Amino acid sequence: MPTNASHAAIWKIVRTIPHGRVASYGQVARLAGLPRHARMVGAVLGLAPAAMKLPWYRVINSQGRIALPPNSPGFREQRKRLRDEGVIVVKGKIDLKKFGWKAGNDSPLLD
DNA sequence: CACCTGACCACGC
DNA sequence: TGCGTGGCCAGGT
Repeated sequence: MPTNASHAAIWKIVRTIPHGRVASYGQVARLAGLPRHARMVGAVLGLAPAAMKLPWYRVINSQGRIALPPNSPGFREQRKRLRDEGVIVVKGKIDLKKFGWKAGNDSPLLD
């Protein structure tokens, strides 16, 4: 079942995102070997069983913004979890220069 | 098989 | 900084 294989590949990459860092849907898709499948990443994260304890909240869009609707339960949870890891979130936005996973961020301070 | 949806993305203004 | 637009693609109906 190829669908499941994709899910596994995506989850595997997400598990790899370092503590205190964030990656975009498109980035995760590419690293998972699934170029142009950013949308699928979002859908797949929602399917992940809670027991898996996947750091889904470390995945945001290419503009450094939380993709969930502002003020929605999911949005607030993602924001809280990120802040608990030291990620600065202002109006649902995050500075990718500082917290983006292997992006233009020079300071590997946290990992 | 056609059509719609969406936790996306790049580009233009 | 903030929309609109077109493109993308798996899934569901």
